[in-house]
Amino acid sequence: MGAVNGVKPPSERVQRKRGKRIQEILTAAAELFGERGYDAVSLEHVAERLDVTKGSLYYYFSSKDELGTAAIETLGDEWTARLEQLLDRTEGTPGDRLRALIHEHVTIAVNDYPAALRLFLMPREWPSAQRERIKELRLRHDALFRALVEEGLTSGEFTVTSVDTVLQCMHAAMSQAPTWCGELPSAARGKAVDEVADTLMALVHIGP
Amino acid sequence: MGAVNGVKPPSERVQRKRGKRIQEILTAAAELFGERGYDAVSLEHVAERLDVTKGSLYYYFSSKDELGTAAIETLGDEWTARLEQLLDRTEGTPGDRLRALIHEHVTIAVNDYPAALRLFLMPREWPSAQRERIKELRLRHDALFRALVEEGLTSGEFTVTSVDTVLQCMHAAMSQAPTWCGELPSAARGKAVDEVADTLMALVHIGP
DNA sequence: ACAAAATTTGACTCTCAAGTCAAGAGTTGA
DNA sequence: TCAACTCTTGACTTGAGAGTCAAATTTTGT
Repeated sequence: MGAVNGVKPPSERVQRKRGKRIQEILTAAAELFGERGYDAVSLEHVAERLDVTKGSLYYYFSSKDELGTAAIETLGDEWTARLEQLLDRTEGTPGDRLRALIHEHVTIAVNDYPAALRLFLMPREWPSAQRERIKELRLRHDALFRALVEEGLTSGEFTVTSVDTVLQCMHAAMSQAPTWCGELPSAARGKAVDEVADTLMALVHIGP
Repeated sequence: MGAVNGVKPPSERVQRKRGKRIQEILTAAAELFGERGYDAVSLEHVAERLDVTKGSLYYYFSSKDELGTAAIETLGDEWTARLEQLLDRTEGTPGDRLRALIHEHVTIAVNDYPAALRLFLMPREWPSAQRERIKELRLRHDALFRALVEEGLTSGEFTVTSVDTVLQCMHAAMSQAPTWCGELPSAARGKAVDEVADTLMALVHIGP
């Protein structure tokens, strides 16, 4: 126990600095992955956006997959946070709130992370360790929707065959939205997003 | 006009043979692409499945993208044909038939082409010529669903906010289904597919 | 049987991106 | 100031997969 560890840990300040740097990298990577998808983004791209060279990234992350999962986690956190904020400022019945949540989710997907589909819904084979983290991430994200759906079921406002299935379908449609809303002129986009929200509310048997 | 063409065309039999060979290649390629996705399949894989070498494929197709789009077209044809057959043997209201169609589509996706999502729904940048063909393909496929939905609307059985949006959402969910139904033990799979069909029928405001 | 045409081969080039690493530049703390 | 540590660089290796092509093999028509 009392054995002296041969290496001394870096000072706290240095560690904080390192943490910050890592966050910068993760943010840049998350943006790129969200815009273009994991496979389409090379580490050189990420490095370029940060004005450094690829080698630096390997000083912080031991592989692209490791950077990838960590970045996706950052992206997921950011996304979930925005949805939570929305819920905080939205009043009303479960139906009202679910509609708002769907609307916000699609808006984020369309505007900021059009390639999110490829990140979260894909059967891509990650190294198993990192698979777990991504799964958790999706669960946390899912939980927001699930909670509302269950609330609406309890209150009798909603009707569903299977909560799981409804959530899967909802997610699939929402994540897919960028590929058809993205092409629209921005004038039509708002309307398209509204229609998606209205349409998906039908999954819990609420009509517009 | 009467100018003699310097090259003689191959005999009809030879041409038929060539056509057959091309179909063999396209079928093998379509299967692989449907199973694993375009990017994950190399021409060596395709060649291997056919017990030839990559070079042969270039004798028939000038690039991977060309083979790719042609193969996807084959896959789409096959898929559409199966759906049409199903409709031929299914009687009932538009609601009954739409449910059957959804069920069949998901079944095909789950069993045969789990990676179809990556082929049809992806914003991947194909060379523009080939983009058009893929778009047409989707339209034809879409038309089956659209016709039924419109029939149901006319008869007053269905209600929707936007036909387009309903169809997009439906497709997104159906194509996504393999990623969550695929993992299930085959016993549970049938039930899962049923639930997807029931759930998606809600999009046209028909409950189970 | 045989020449011409169709097909297949396998070795080749090219490119791109992942990953490595020794050497250099910048920072820290005594 | 200076030694130790942290970070960055850029040149390097490696591997995979697209695409090329002359030569070999097989098929065809006469």
